[in-house]
This record gives sequence, structure tokens and C-alpha cells, in this order.
Amino acid sequence: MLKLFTVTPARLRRLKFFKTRHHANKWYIEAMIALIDCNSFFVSCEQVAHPELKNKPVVVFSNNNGCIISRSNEAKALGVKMGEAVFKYKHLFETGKVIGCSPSFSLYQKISKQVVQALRGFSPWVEPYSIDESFVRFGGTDQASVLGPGMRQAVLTQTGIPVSIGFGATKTLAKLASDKAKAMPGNIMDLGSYALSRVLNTIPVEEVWGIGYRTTRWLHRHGIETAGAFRDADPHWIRKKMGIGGGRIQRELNGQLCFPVGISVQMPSFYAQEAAQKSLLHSRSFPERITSIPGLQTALAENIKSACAKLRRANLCASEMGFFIKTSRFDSHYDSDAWTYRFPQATNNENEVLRVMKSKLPTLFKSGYRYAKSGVYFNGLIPDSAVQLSFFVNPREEKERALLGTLDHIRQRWGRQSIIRGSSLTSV
DNA sequence: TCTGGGGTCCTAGGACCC
DNA sequence: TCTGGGGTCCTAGGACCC
Repeated sequence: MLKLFTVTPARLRRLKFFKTRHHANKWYIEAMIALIDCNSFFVSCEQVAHPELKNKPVVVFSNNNGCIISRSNEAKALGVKMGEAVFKYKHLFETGKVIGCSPSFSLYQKISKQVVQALRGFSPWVEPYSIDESFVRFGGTDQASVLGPGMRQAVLTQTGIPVSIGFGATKTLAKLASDKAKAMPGNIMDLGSYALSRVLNTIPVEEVWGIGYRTTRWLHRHGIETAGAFRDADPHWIRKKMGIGGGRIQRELNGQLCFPVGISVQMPSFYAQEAAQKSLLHSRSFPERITSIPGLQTALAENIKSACAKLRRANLCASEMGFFIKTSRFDSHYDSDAWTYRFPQATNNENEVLRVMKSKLPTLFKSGYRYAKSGVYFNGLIPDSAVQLSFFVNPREEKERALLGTLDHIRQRWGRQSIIRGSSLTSV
């Protein structure tokens, strides 16, 4: 229930679409929120593209085929765990008991958009939350028992992707419901229609959206083990100890809407046109450890080129950049160093970024360290049309801009390695 | 000697999410 | 031997201003 405003009779007539109720001298508008969660999304996408993989134990690997990021039900049944290193299941892959796929993120993004499109047929309020999840808002008079199977069928026919759907009065409750839905027949769960208090008392508090590892440990120390116990804890104490975020989660568990649909907490970057993206990061683990400055420089140059290409594709410029190098947290000495730099003028020109990186890298580098990963990030993103041209425009600037646009074009058409700079060959 | 009470903006780091 | 990549939000503390 969403406490919006004092409801006058005139407003009430306009809001007939929603169910309203009166409680403790306040009017509430009842909304119903659904969270649609694609089942084993990356694997399901691979099965759409390669139907012969259906009903088989299949997993999708991360970049470098390092760890497992998606599993089919058959693979789960064989004991393959989410996020685990691939080498731990070497025997399963070598004997052909489990099929492993390298990831194709552009395929996943394409199908993700199709899923969102299918959902838009049911409500104007669809908020993509992650690559495989969307929130959808309905009016209080809509029936979950009708909408659930309808949406599930529509997504399946239009995209081939099976989904689980959870309904609740708030995003937090809908999220919990969708977790439960995975184990329900039909993959649909309506927490609004259940005896909510009893269900919440059976759910471990760490399963609540926004309660992570640190908070869970802290809550346990204070004897709060379940979602129900968290909901019933003293609100002032929660607000004081956990901040504004904790207070919101608690209120949402009580059915009071704090995270409206449409205002995204987090939005996948490829939906950036729907909500301005604020930062952009590109990072990669190395196939082998790197121990020299030239090696790191080559890796960072790759990071920078990819990140700048992303910026230009999105017609964005960055006000600030940063880069980092780190060792592996599985090695004996974990170490991470980063440096940020504010541009005199927002840019997406990789040559400028490269210059900054090359000049600063030697001061970050520590000899004797075995580096495992590098990355570059951009903050303060603004549309490139909004970049204020400096009074003293570098005449080279315009030429470089044109050249980069041409390079982007060629790489898009003939592949990333089709054209490279002579200078990038010498830096290895 | 005694030394107010706001406000804003920025940044680094923590926590969490998928 | 081998362990992903990409995001957001909130808070505390410092600088600065009147």
C-alpha cells in the first residue's frame, strides 16, 4: 500500500483504477507489483539459440572461462554451484557430463529487451531492473491469478524464455515472492494472498533484498534471524543503526511502498537511454599474471579502448576517469591500487585517456607483485552534445574525433581486430 | 583568554545488487 | 596451474562559506 497523499473525493474518482483503503486515519492506495525473473537466464538464452541444448546439463562460463555464472536445472542437480571456479568441475566437463558455453552477452541483451517488450503488453509501468529481471506495476484491482499465467505464457511464446513471477504490495515483497516462486508449481507466487506474517517468519533475514553479508552478521548478533523478526524490530533503532536504506527495507516488508516502480535502484547499462547512466566500468582478469609495467600498460590500453568505445556508442562523455590494477584475492598478497583524475573538459577520446594512464601507471606499479586484473572507470557521464567546448579548442581535437568515429565504424562492420593502431603493437 | 551555528559541496569508502 | 564483470546508493568527514 502506497501512502500518496490525502485523498479527496475528487481525487478518489480519478483513481478508480486503484483499490483504496482506510486505515489508522490514513488513506492508502493499494498497488500490486510483480517481479518477473528469467529462469537460468544465460543458459535459457543459449538453449533458445541452440535448441539441441534443451533439457541437458548446461552451464555458462564467465569471461576467460573462469567461473560458472549460469546453470540449467540439470546442471544444478549434478551439484554444480553458482560462481564456482570452472577447474573445480573439470571432471564433469571432460567426461561430457556437463556442457559448458562461453558467454555471448550481446545475445543475452537482445533477448532481455524482447522479454521487456513482451511485458509491456500487460502494463505501461515496466521497469527493467537487471538483465534478467523486471518489475511491473498493476492497479489494486488486477488479479495476480490471471496476470501471472498470462505474462508467463506471453514471454515464453514471444522469446522462448521461461520465467518465475512473484507478486507483492512492494518491490521487496515481490522479490521475496519471486524467490519462492521458483519452487512453486507454475513458477508463480502471490505473497499478497498468503498469510504474510507467517510466511515472513519462515524466511531467513539474509534472503531479503538489500540485506547482505555484513548486515546479516550484525542482525544475527542482535538475535534477528528471520524476515519477520526484522520487520517487527523497533523502527527507530533500525533507522539509527542501518540508515535510511535499512528503514526503507523494513517499511517495505510492512507493505508500505518506498521504492516506486519506474524509479530504478539499478538499471542495466544497455537500458541507459531510459535512465541516465552515471558511471561506466570496463575491467578484465588476465589469462596469466602480469609483473611488468609494459604488460600492464597493454592491458589497460585494451580496457581504455573498450570503455571509450562504449562511451561513444552511448553518445556520452566522462568528466572523470580512474583506473586500477590488482592482484588476485586468492593469491597470498592481495593488493589493489586505483587513481582517479578529473578531465579539464569531459571527453570520450581514448588518446587523452591513454596519455593520462601512461603517465600515472609507473607510480601505481609495485615491482614483485603478480597482477591479475586491471580496469578503467568513468564517472560524471554527460551527453556529448552537452560538453562545453573549451575556448581554446585544440585543432587536433576535431581531427581525432573524426578519426575515432571512423575507427568505430570499421570495427563494428569488420570486427574489433580488423584495424588497430601501429603504436599498440610496440607496447607489448 | 573566552571562540557559534548553521549551510553546501565534494570525495572516499562501504555495502549491496545482478 | 586455473576463481567474472558491471553497476547504484548511502554515509561520514573535510573544506569552505556566511
